[in-house]
Amino acid sequence: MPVTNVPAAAADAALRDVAEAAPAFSPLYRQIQALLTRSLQAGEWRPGEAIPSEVDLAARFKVSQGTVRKAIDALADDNLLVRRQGKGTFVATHGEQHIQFRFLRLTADDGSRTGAARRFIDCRRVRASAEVARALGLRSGDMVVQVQRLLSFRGRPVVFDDIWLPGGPFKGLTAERLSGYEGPMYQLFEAEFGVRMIRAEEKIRAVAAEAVAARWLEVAEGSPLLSVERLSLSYGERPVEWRRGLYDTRHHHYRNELN
Amino acid sequence: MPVTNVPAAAADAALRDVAEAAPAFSPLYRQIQALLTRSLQAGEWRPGEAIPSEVDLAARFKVSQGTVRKAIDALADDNLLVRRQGKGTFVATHGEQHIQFRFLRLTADDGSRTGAARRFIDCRRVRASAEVARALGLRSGDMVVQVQRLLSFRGRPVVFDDIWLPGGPFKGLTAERLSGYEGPMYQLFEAEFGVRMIRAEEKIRAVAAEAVAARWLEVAEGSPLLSVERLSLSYGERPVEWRRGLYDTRHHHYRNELN
DNA sequence: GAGTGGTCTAGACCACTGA
DNA sequence: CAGTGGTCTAGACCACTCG
Repeated sequence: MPVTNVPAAAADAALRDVAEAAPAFSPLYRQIQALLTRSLQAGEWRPGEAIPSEVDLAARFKVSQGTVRKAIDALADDNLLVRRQGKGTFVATHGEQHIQFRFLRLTADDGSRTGAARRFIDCRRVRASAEVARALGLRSGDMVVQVQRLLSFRGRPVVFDDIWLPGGPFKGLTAERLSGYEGPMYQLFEAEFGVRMIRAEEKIRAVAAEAVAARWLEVAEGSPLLSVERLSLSYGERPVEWRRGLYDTRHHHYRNELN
Repeated sequence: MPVTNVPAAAADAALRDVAEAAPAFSPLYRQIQALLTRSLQAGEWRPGEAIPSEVDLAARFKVSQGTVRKAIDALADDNLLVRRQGKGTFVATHGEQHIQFRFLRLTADDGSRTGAARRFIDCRRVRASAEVARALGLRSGDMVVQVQRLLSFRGRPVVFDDIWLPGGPFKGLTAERLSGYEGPMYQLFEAEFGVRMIRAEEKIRAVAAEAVAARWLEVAEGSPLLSVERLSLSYGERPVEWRRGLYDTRHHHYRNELN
């Protein structure tokens, strides 16, 4: 669909003509937002790079700067882009500090959020169980990468994560590459595998510690643990990660804001 | 501070002259946003009522409609106002359906979110413990209203809430008024006590059920329960509610979105 | 049809960054 | 200094609601 704007009535008629009834009409800045999203998804600009200036984009799309601006505003609100006055607009990265804790909501009871020590326990290719396959939109038995890891704060284990990733996009992921990487895991994913996590949905429960988790977290079997299931989605709502984290919340808590 | 816009350098100088150094400079639309917020807080327009049109407000503040628009956009993003095309802009209410579940993140595992049955167990005026006083910004021993209630889904108790409210604003709150009210509790608060919850912060943990909660939730003592502590804030970040909810998460979960 | 919010434009000027 | 994003304006027209 070209970037054009016509009165809704005319647009409706045109759309009916091509038998495309669903969206009916969307404002110019939405169309441009969609085009920019597609460019991001296609990797036209790498994470951390600057996209063209508002003036350039306005010229490219043949609209006013204000319209481009509104499209970029929307993408910045969605954390896909980051604006920096005087410098430009950049493709967001999972390496930036201010989004470091966007996905890890764990906080110490004293408020400190010191960096966690990571330890990768396991990383192997397995066949997806029915549950994992359903979550990731795969078929039972498809290859997935299973990662197990432990997060520790001040020397004490606090989080035991069980992570499943679709085998296709994550071909070549090994424990060595995970352990050898300095930054956040999601940064490795976007830099090395071209998979960017856009948003996630979490389901949180209280459960009793089973034997394996109890051993890793050094708690008694049956102790209450926070179970955090996460489904991470990439562009176009494509599921690209499913994980279950077990948190020892005796000295930490999951922080949430209701706005 | 009047609604005026001057170059930043001049504004800085003016502000220094009156020894007000903190904010230094804020754009016009921020100033208007602040003025509108103050009007909302003062109750110039009641919840559910329409505020003046953009054109009227532009005339009142002597700015362009676009500037008023940006201020209203920000307030709508914060859920303080609701825009309705063709009708006007309205003061947001806790009675509206689409924000019914903004504060209750509990969802049944099958996805259904049928309305809960409420049962008010207790409502009495007590003296604030040190913990409650600290959370609400009161002094130990100040009067607070303590409410205990049970939420049930399909006849099964799922949530046991312990709620503390500052005694001043909530003078006259009784179990009868709570039980007799049809809509959401927060709607009662805003309609009858002029206290509107703007946002909240939650701390989530897994805990073992103690005797009292175990009895109300009909689970075994020691069972894992989700502990959800909530501090609700009104205009100007003023704390107006502190509660601890204990959730039985065997068939329900706390749903969260990371964006 | 009058009145509301929603989109789009064109242009001016300001604030910030970095060469 | 040039180039970027950020603010503000004035005006046009569209979409929606309701009498």
